[in-house]
Amino acid sequence: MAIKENNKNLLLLTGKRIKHLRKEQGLSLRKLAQRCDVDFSDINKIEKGERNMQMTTLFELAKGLEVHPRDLFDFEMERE
Amino acid sequence: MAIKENNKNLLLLTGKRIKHLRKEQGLSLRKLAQRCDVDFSDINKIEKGERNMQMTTLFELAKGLEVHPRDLFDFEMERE
DNA sequence: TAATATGTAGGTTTTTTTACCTACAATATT
DNA sequence: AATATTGTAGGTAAAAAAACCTACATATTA
Repeated sequence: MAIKENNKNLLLLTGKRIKHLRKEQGLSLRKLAQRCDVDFSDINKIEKGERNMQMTTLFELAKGLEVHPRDLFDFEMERE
Repeated sequence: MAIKENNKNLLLLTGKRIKHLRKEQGLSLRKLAQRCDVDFSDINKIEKGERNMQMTTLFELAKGLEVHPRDLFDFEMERE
């Protein structure tokens, strides 16, 4: 199924949150990639909301950023 | 790559959380499935931690349960 | 200036999820 | 007692992510 517009937006919000946390720690894509089992080029796509990652990938990123998975969803949602 | 033990545990915790929220609202698997674009038999597997779902599936479930995605991660993590 | 690091983008093969369907035993409802 | 609902489990084809790799233009650093 094609990704719904609403979900695309959520992927983007999540990606931005990940990028924010990464920058906050002064990590480059390659540095973060070393900390978690996700390739740097894939993290890039995730941050841009271009990838519909699986749960384990999300968990790996949370681990690399040393945050609770829920912290990756710390954004407000628009009414629908 | 095979799913790491640590991530399996997180999938299980997330699944239990989803089941809790569903039961709280007195929804059956089939009722929840009607509210979000996820098949009831797949929700069953997700709740049991047997499925490494994608982000959009998570978002659909959050929509069906009428909660913020972060609420699906409302559990404590063990030290590692 | 030369070397290094960075974000970005495109591609490939293998593995996995998705999106169904079906069936069944146990429980609840009529 | 008969019917409907529920959780569970197994299987399928098609679509997608995973797990890499390479290249390049632009900073940044030595």
